[in-house]
Amino acid sequence: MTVVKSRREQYSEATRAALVEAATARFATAGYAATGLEDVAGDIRATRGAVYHHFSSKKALFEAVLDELEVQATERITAAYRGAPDPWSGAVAALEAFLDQCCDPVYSRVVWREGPIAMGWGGWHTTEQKYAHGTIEAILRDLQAKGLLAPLPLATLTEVTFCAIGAAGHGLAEADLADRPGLRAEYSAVLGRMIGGLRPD
Amino acid sequence: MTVVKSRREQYSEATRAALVEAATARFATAGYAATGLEDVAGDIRATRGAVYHHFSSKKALFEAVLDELEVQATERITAAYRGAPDPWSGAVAALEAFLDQCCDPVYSRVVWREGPIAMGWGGWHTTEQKYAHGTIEAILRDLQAKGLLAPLPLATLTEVTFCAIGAAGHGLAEADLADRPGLRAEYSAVLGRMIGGLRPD
DNA sequence: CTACTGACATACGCGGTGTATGTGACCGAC
DNA sequence: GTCGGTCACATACACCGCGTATGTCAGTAG
Repeated sequence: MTVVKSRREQYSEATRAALVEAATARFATAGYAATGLEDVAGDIRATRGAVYHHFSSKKALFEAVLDELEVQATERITAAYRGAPDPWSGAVAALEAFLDQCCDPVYSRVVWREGPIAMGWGGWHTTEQKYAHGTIEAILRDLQAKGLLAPLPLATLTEVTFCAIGAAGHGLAEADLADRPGLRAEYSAVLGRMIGGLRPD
Repeated sequence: MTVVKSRREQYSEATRAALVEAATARFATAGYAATGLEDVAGDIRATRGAVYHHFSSKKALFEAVLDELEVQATERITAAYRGAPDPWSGAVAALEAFLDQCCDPVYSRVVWREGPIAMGWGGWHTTEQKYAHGTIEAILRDLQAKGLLAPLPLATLTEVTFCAIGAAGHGLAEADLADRPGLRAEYSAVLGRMIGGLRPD
């Protein structure tokens, strides 16, 4: 199925990938606002022209970065969920996988800190529906269908859960690397208890 | 204690207040990024010079707007808490007061949507420590001291609760005005249940 | 070999922030 | 009351970063 690519296409793809990689690093360290496209292009010894050839805008470049990170993260988290014997322990496993993911400074910073700033809260939230938000909804729907969760409105339930879990994302994004393991355990305890409150009576 | 103000001081104060008011309206409708200082100044038939005389930067103007909104909101919410007979019903009352507050389109939009965008998540969060975040922490500390709350680490507990409650702020900020009462009830149910999960065993 | 397409580089316009400087109204001292 | 100083704003300008229009050259198809 893999189509043979011409040399030009290979070069082009490599350039695009390099831009995404460089942008990821910049956004994760300096942040979205403080990163100029000139910086990103300079990192791979190209110019802003190259950026605008591959991406329609600075925001589009950010979206590419975010997508890349979220696809990988979502894949891991859903794998954790599916690998568990029953839905409840699956939900716990997914939560743990998410918290692990948030200990990655690049993921936590780009997705949870810079995301809403770069794309606006609405745009970011829309994108998240495909990833974290969507994953949570699927899990909660599953639990509810099996009667393991109180019959609360799914959309609102998802929203609150998403933001509560996001607290961990933000919190771990801000913390020093050395403090993260300890913090992670705390978030796990608090979130576990809160989500436990959602079991049917 | 009220010092007599000279006419100039009165004028100046009125101008400043008018700027904050105009900025509040603009930020609440067009958003932070799409609002130019020229627009704000124009609304009160002044120029950007007036803005920069009273505020050191656009961000500083936003902070003034946010402070104004948060001071009023916090006052109402803490009043609701103190007016209740016992800490648990106080916490519930505070939550309800907060949800009411979030149904105000200006509050929800400026504080919860534009805040992190305008000031960066870190700066916004720092400011919030004085208001919503701080209020939550005080309430939780109170509950914990009285043994009404599981002995989880306070800072993390506050952080997660803050973000979970913030979900309502965001959700209501995005929703159509007509849908807000219904949504408000849903958030109340979900949050009530989650926070209920925090009671000691 | 030629004509064309696609991947970039270069150059420019434009909107918006922040800053430096100007101006006129008010205020206190004599 | 007038005069020097100060304060509240207006005006003008510099700068920075995004986006866009245009140019250039290597690679590719026929």
